[in-house]
Amino acid sequence: MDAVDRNILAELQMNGRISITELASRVRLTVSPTHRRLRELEESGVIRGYRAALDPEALGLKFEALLFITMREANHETLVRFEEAAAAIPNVLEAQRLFGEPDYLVRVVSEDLAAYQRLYDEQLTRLPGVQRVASTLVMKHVVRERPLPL
Amino acid sequence: MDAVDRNILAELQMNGRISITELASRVRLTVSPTHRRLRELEESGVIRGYRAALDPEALGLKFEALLFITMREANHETLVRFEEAAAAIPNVLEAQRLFGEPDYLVRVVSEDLAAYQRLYDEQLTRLPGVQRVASTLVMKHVVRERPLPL
DNA sequence: GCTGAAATATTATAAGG
DNA sequence: CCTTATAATATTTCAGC
Repeated sequence: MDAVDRNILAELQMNGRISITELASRVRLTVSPTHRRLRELEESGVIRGYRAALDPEALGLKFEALLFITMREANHETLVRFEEAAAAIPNVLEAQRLFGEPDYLVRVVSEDLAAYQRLYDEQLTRLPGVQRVASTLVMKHVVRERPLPL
Repeated sequence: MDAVDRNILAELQMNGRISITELASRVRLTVSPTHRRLRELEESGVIRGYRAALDPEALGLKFEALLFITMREANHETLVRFEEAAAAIPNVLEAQRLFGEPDYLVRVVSEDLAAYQRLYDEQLTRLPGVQRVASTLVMKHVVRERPLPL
């Protein structure tokens, strides 16, 4: 992992679909070493994959909410059950276990308010082991999909 | 935006760097219409771009924290100043303005506890307009980088 | 809107310093 | 660890249905 590798990673965080030819010219190297470096970054796991970044609004997903979840108990089985149930809901884009309270932060998207209400009543508030759900809507993305600092 | 387009989007959310040839075979179409559809999805803005997904741990970024920020005032100028200052910190990966309290959720990464402490004392707590910062560490990612539900 | 095909460009590998 | 060279693939465009 030298400066060239970091350069490659920076380019691919901005545009993950440029050709190796283009990538090579941006990092000022010929194609073969660029290719070799890229394979090594992929195989070592530094690059976990490539994702198309979609626009949720353009797909009709206009509602984004955050849920702050406090669990009734914090034993292993309760947490595993909750995590599996949360992961099974497609609208759940992200979920993290936190230190302290609340126990979890969960991010969800939905089409509109009506869809969110249904999701909330029928699925989110019924997740197993939950004591309390506090939720808030996202008004605006101030910083989004920022590349990792290298 | 028909079923084939949604299929294309689903594939590219999983692997954003597959060739059009491979993509075409996965969506059971020949190359040229796949190519045309992809271009249209890109040009219409449904696909905002492609990103390499990096492993923060592999890059030595082992600390991830969430900051819940309450502002002293909520007038336009105060908020703009805060948002620009937050966006200028490379460790800030994500920031959102919320309805209600707190006003902002900010996600940051850093190398380790010492680096986080410095970041917190020297930059995060000094963001302009802030009344209160509550922060918590991320223990574990339960759901990460989930594709959007199509 | 799709198919098939042709010209151009890229990828992946190997030989050699 | 790089450069150059080469064969195999892929991209991009277009004529025709």
